[in-house]
Amino acid sequence: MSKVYGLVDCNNFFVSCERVFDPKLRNIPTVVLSNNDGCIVARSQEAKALGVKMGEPLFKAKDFLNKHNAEVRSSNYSLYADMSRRVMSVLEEMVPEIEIYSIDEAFLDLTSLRYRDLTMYAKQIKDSVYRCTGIPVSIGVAKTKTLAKIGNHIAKKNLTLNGVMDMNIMSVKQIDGILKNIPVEDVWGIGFRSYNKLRSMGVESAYNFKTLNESWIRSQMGINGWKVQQELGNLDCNFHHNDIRKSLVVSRSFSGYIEHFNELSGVLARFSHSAGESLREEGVEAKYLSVYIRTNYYNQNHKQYMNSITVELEEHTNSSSVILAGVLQGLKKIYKDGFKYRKAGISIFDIKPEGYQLGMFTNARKLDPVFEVVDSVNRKWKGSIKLGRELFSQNKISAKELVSPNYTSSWTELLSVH
DNA sequence: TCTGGGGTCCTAGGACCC
DNA sequence: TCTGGGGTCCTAGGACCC
Repeated sequence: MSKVYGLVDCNNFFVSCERVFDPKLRNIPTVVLSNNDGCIVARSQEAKALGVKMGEPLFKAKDFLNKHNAEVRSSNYSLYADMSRRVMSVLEEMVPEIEIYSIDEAFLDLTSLRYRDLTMYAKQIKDSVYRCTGIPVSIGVAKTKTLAKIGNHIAKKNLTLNGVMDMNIMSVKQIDGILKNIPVEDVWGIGFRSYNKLRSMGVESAYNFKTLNESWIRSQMGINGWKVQQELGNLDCNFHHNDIRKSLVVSRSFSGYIEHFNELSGVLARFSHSAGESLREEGVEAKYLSVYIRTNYYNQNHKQYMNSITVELEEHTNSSSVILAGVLQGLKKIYKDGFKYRKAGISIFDIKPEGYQLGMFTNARKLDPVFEVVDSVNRKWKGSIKLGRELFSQNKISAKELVSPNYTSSWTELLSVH
């Protein structure tokens, strides 16, 4: 039996979160910045209309934004994560199964509700999310995820649709009519490289792509290109399905340069602590990690160096200090004096549920009482307990000047009403 | 040393996504 | 001067084996 998917996507999510708590941003062009206030990563509709580009560095856009009286905010990820949880829990209440795809997107499995008027029901879902969280969303409904994404795209652009586009009730002919008006580069899964190839062959619309020779696609764009084509033809490949997490990355650019081992190790200690925290929160542990460091590749005058290394830990763990020990072991091997380091990161993989590999001589789940305490204290008073080495980091990460308060996740920053 | 096909495993890098 | 961070999956090619 064929499935029916809904794709819920929050409109301009980070900006919408800021607007929930600061209504004066409504109707004003607003952008949200990346870490270190480097790039623009979210734009309100008004900012998009002005031509502000995704990923544009702030220093290039600053004058333009000032001229148009745009509002600028640093990113506040704990606020966005919290708002995301609220949106997802509303969805969970209204649909038997949801698959969270990213911080601002989720697939709904609407198969068991297919005898209802799904256009109507999707509108109810949209309204409930807005009523309960203040976040506007759009919903695309279709028999494949790729088409649901296209439906979502149309629902966002065409205001007369009231935020919902239902392609499940359409015939193949009607769908083809729509695909003829979708530029091929707007199709989910067709990126920059493929687009260049396709354009040079005269493929311009999603419909052109759908009718392209299958074996050419298979050889030039691999299995995923083929799946995109199938899904445009209403054949479900359950594409973009992700179940449990396979890796975890913590990385940052610095607000200045780091030129000494100790300071770099301090930054990596902060990353190790944060990675351990995430693993413990999710009840998982990992056995491998890799460390990487790099200089600033935008600055041609600096000597360039980058390197990374993978380290195997003795056993699966989620202890921040064991992770840090592994990270330092790796860092010692790749660190070189005489460079201006700009960015570093760690990634953790081979992730398994906690206690998955109980040693032959252990008969209970390993608990690290130290980190249980550390976590519970830090949940209340954010960042108050650190690993010793974190003190070497000298605040070279996360320089945020324009950040909004943690309205929902910190008792001291609750919204006050006068 | 050459001849030759066939298989697995691993890794780096490519491509794409939000 | 100032240029994000966090993910997944696939593929080609090398190393090694029979």
